[in-house]
Amino acid sequence: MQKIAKLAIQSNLPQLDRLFDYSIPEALSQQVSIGSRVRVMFGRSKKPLDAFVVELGTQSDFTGRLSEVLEVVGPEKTLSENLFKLCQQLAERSAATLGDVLKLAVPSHMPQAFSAHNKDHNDLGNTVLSPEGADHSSGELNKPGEKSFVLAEPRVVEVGEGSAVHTTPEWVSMFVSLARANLVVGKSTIILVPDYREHQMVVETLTNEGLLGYVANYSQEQPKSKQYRSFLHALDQRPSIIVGSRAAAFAPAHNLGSILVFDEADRSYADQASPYLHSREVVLVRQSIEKCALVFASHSMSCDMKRLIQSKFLIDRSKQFAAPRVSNSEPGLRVDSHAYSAIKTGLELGPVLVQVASLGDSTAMYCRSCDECARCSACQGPLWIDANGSKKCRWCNSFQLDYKCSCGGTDFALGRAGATRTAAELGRAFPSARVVESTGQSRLITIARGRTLVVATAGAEPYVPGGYSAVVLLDAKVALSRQNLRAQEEAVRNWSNAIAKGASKSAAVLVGVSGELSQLFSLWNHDKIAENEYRARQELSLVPAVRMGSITAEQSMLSELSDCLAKESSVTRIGPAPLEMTPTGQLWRLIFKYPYGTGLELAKLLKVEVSRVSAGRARLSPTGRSARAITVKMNDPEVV
DNA sequence: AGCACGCCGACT
DNA sequence: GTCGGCGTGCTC
Repeated sequence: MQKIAKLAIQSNLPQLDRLFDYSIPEALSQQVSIGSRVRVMFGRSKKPLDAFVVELGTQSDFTGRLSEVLEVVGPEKTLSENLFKLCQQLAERSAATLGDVLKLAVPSHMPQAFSAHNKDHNDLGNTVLSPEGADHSSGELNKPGEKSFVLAEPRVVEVGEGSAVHTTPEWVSMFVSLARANLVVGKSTIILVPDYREHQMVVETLTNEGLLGYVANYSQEQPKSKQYRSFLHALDQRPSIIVGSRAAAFAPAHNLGSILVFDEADRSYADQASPYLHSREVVLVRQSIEKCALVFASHSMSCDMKRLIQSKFLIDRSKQFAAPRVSNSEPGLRVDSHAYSAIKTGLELGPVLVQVASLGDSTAMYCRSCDECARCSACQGPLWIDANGSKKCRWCNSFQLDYKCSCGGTDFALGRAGATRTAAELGRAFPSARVVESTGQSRLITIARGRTLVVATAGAEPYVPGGYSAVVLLDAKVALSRQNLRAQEEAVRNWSNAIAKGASKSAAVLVGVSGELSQLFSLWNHDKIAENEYRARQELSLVPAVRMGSITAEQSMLSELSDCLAKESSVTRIGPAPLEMTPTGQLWRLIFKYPYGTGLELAKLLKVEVSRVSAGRARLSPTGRSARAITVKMNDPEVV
């Protein structure tokens, strides 16, 4: 009897977002199973296409002539049932195609990497170790089905033995001991980290604990072939520890015990490409499918975490610990006496961290004769002075070296100092210290101990073995007053992460903030800070109290979709408002609000309507490449 | 997306 | 007569 395979074609076209039947030739019948990746001829295309076997059978509803599966590529089972389910559910709730999500979950096949892995794997054979000395103190967190939030302790601990001893943040050692406990019972662990630096620390600690053999490195900062090999490593039928960023949330872990996520509110967890998924959402859906444990650990509590805790979806399992010493200094001078003396005493003991709000020399320029803000001649963006002292536009990045004010003035006053000028000023104030600068563009990963003053923008603070002896948060007021709904949440997160890089007995100073927030922050009462913030969001009916998504398209298509959303009583529409200009015309964006409960239904509706409205119409992106005519984000972090 | 099919205008 | 424009439609 003829064998039939139902295939999910790897394509992001909505017209092709369904299963296609292919016949399996006799010669391949042994190799083809559910989850195999196969290559097939599709449509009139001359090149074969990748597809996944989703179902097997002997019957087909298709009346035409079936094509044949050409070959099986990679392991016999590349896509497990659970991962297929995950991709399907994510596609459904984000109004995306299955192909879009599959692209995220499964790296493309590379023959050389595949055969290299098979060779290696055979050599490894029985080298699977049996780990000892597991720490069972965190048993609750690792229990199947448990979903927890943990406020990570802002201190470093010593791990390892003998010459391998080193200091690491407390959350790293917690994650490593959870992973070890999983290994003991033959289970895998997925560890999500926001950034290369955290990735490195986790892998280093795992190495020192003798667990490197289990690590599948899911870092995106390595060649595609390495990524594919990590995927194959995770796919092996033995427990592993998967460490990485967004993509690791899809890793095909064998017998998944727990998913551990550090600092879930970091921007790097939000995917910029379709279907615009956030790792938080991916792991929540994955947990519901795999029934594994899930732990979110962060140094502050985001509104999203607060919401999940309040709705009893997560349990707050934060441990009691001594709060770090944080003092406030009232608004006034930028570097006041309080901050000054903290830096001074700190430097006696070791390196000191100073967090600033912006990079470069100066955040803005003002004409000395007419007090006008200097603006770019091309796009009207504000001018600033970068780390090399050049006048540049903040928006379009063009150089404005011989900029003249409209009044003819050529003499400019500088606005608030950025990292470069702060470093220069502090260098003068503390001549015996080595002053280094770390910003998003030129980032230091770690620095050695010593009398070093590190001036860093938020998120770019290097780690120091043993921690900083003092942490000073300048420009706190600026971070708070950003024109963004998440300004406070983000500011508190950045301050907390900086303070967490301090040594256990370090002093921290928050400069220029007063009132309830600064009180709660010095008490390290993150629960209350998050509660206040979440209540405010509920009152204003903003995320994450409700969901907010966006649709971007040309005006005529957008108004059609807007009319369609108007029929949904649970949806509130905002806009549409014009967005940037493209070579093909003006783009508009509609924002829509909806309650969590209606998300799935709404996504289904939008998917149908979008493919109807956009049928046959493509748009050119600003770079001239063809792009989607309509972009739907079911949960858009940018809109607020 | 590709790619072919198809039904009108300009050319050897 | 036929070469080629890109509108329309399909892909197991």
